[in-house]
Order: sequence, then structure tokens, then C-alpha cells
Amino acid sequence: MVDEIARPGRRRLSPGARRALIVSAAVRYFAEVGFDGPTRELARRAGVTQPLLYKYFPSKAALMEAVFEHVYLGRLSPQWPVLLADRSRPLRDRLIAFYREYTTAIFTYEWMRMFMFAGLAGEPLNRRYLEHLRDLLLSTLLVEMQQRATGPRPEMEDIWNLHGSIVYLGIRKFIYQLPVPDDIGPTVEHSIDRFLAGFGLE
Amino acid sequence: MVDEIARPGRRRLSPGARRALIVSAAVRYFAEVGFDGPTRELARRAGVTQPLLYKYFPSKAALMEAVFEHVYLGRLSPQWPVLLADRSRPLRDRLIAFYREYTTAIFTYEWMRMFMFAGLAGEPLNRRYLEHLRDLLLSTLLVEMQQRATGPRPEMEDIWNLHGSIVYLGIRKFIYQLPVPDDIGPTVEHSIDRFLAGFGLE
DNA sequence: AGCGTAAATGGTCATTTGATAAATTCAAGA
DNA sequence: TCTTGAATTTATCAAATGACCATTTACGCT
Repeated sequence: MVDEIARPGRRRLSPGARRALIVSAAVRYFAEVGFDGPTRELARRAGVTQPLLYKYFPSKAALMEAVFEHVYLGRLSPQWPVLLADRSRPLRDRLIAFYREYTTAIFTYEWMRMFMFAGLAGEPLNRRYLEHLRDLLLSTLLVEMQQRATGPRPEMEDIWNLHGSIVYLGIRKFIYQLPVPDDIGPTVEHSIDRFLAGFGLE
Repeated sequence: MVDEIARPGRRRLSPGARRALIVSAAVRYFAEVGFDGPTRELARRAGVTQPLLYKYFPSKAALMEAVFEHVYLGRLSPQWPVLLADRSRPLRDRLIAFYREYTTAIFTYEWMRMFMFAGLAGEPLNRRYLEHLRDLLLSTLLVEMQQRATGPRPEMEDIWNLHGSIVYLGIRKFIYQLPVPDDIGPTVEHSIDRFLAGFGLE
């Protein structure tokens, strides 16, 4: 049961390879048209027949489940809470490093749009993700801020405010399809600097 | 042709009243489930039969058009550019007044979700709306900021940054369905104050 | 009160949708 | 090389969907 490579002319694939191919096509497809997209069009794009999808997934819902897993799994680095709490570095550096990595991870066509589609559909996954983000990352950040703030005391809503100001860049680009700077680094840095200065930091 | 009131037991309505009733139900319906929602369910919620929809609208697309109009029309007050450019008031006051009115206008279940659905669907309306927002409101704000800034020179991306930080409140609430403060006024004010301070203002 | 018009409905069509089963074809192993 | 079994396709079903039309029925008008 060696995992063979999918050579161009090859028609039959090992179950593993075919499944991966379907999931990857499904990620692109559902990110583009949403979860209501018909399975026939998905199959066409994946280069297979529609019934074959049901050989690999018992239902459309099961396929969507696999798609979620593929898109979300491993996107939240376990290093980020550590990074944000690492008091050997200036808070500004940590924030900039974190948001550089975070935006690199989630500012993709697939992630952004699937997340928005899932949110509108009321997928529990969304809320779980955001609660996870809040409890592991944003709340760490809040503690660090409160520890150092000399101005007004930061609250969780302020952290959300910073977070939203940065995430909105991805929304503008991938949901609204408006132009954003090629390099968002400076914009994000300015946002972080204003935020920190607002609490008398840096 | 007096516009009669829709009494409970009444079946027949004047075309105007019936049409308004259908559009209003459609706004709620499409905001909830998206534009792929079947017309039969919409009709059921509107309390009419499905073919009746086609008496008032030639197609589902035409109905959606009417829904867009109903949701978007008149949401952008022509007073806002005036308000933002009114140099007889401190810039901070104008910003706070503007975002209080703006969030009051768009932070509704219907507006927020329809706008996001439309964005994902690539509706040109969305981009037109946001370009309008940028060219009439945000660019006015940019000029006012540049006029006064003593720190770094504000750019359009900075204005978008403030805007996103505020709009994200509505996204959290209506798209992700996460809790936000009952009164967002203070949160918005803090955001505006940090923003202005970042450019050496107020 | 009763008539005529238009609002509203029941019934239905063609197409699309998720899903299944039977038939076919490719590739690995003897 | 030839067989065997799984990968893939062809054919198809039942339900759902947008749209249409003939019929019915409620309301305004006289």
C-alpha cells in the first residue's frame, strides 16, 4: 500500500491520493461559492464524476466536515500563547510578531471566505474558534496589557478592537474584494503602535 | 386606491401593501439564510403561497433586487459628509457623532448579514457601496485628519483601520453571533480617542 | 345585494439536487 | 500474461426548486 504519486496521465488513484484531491478541490470550491454549491460542479472541478464523491464521503455534510478539518486544523500555532506571554521581549515586538504570523496564516482566500460562510451559516465551529482565540490568545494579550498599562485600564473590548482593525484588512480583500496594500506589515504596525500608545505603552 | 391596513383575518391586500409585506419578509428571510433560500419557504414565512411571489416579481432575482433596494436605500445619510467636514466642531465630536449614527444605521441583523452575503456572492452593489463610503466619507475624514495631524501623516489605510475596528463589532455580533456590549458607545469612543491620539490630536 | 375585476390559490412542469446501484475499466499480484 | 478486485463511470431515483397557468375567491363599485 505505497502512496503513489499522481502522475499526470493517471486515471486511477490510491484512495488516499484521490481523497486528498477531492478535499483540496472542495476547499477551493466551497470557499468560492459557499456550502450550497452543488456537488456536480464540485466534481467537475475536481476532475471526477459526481457519484465518486460518495465513494469517499457518505454525504455532502461529511465532505464539508473534512473540508473544515483541512482548513482549520493546525492554523492556530500552539506557540502563539507562548510568544505573547514571553516577557523577555518587548510587548510591541511580541504583538508585531504575532500579528505578522497570524495574518500570514489566515489571510488566504480559502480561510477567510470559508470562515465567513461558516459564520453566516451559524456553524458552531466558528464560535468555538473565536472563543478559543479569545481565551488563549486575546486574554493573554489582555493580561500583558493590564500589567503594563499606565493610561486607562485595557479591557477585552479594547483587545477585540485592535484585533478587528487588523482582521478587517482580510475582510476587505477577500470578502469585499477591494484593494489593500501588497505589504500590510506597516499598516499593522501603525495600528499596533497607536493601540499601545493609547494605553501609555512604548 | 387608499392603502388599507392589513387586518389579521384579511386575505386580500392592495398590491402596494402586499408587495411591501413580501419585501419585508424577504429581507428577514434572505438575511437569515442567504440568497439561496428557496422561494417556497420565503412564501410560507410571508404567509402567502409561492406562486403569488411571481405575481409581484417576475423572478427571484427581481425580488432580490427589491430587497437590496429596501435594505440599502437611504441608509447613507447625505448629512454625514457635511457633518464630518464641519470645522466649527472639534474633529473628535464629529467622529463620535458620525460613528454613533453610522453604527445605529447599519448594525442591524438584516443589514449586516445581507451585506456579508452580498459581499461573498460578489454583488457589485457591495463594492459600489464601499467605494462610495470611501470617496464620500472616509476621504473627507482623511483630509480633516491630514489638516490637523501633528504626528505621522495619516493615510487612507489608517482611516480604514479605524473604520474596521468599529465595524468589526457588528461582524462579531451579527455574523459570528458572539456577545458584544449592550452599549457600544464607550468602546467606540475609546477607539476614536486612541486613533486621534496616534496622530497627535485632541 | 350582486356583479366584475383582480388578488390569491391549487396543481403542475422542467430542471436541478443529493444520493444509490449496476456496469465497466484499470492496475496490482500470481 | 492473465486474473481479480477495487476504482471509476454510466444510468437512475426521489425530492426539491424556480416558474407557469387555469381556476377560485375576496373585495370595491354600482
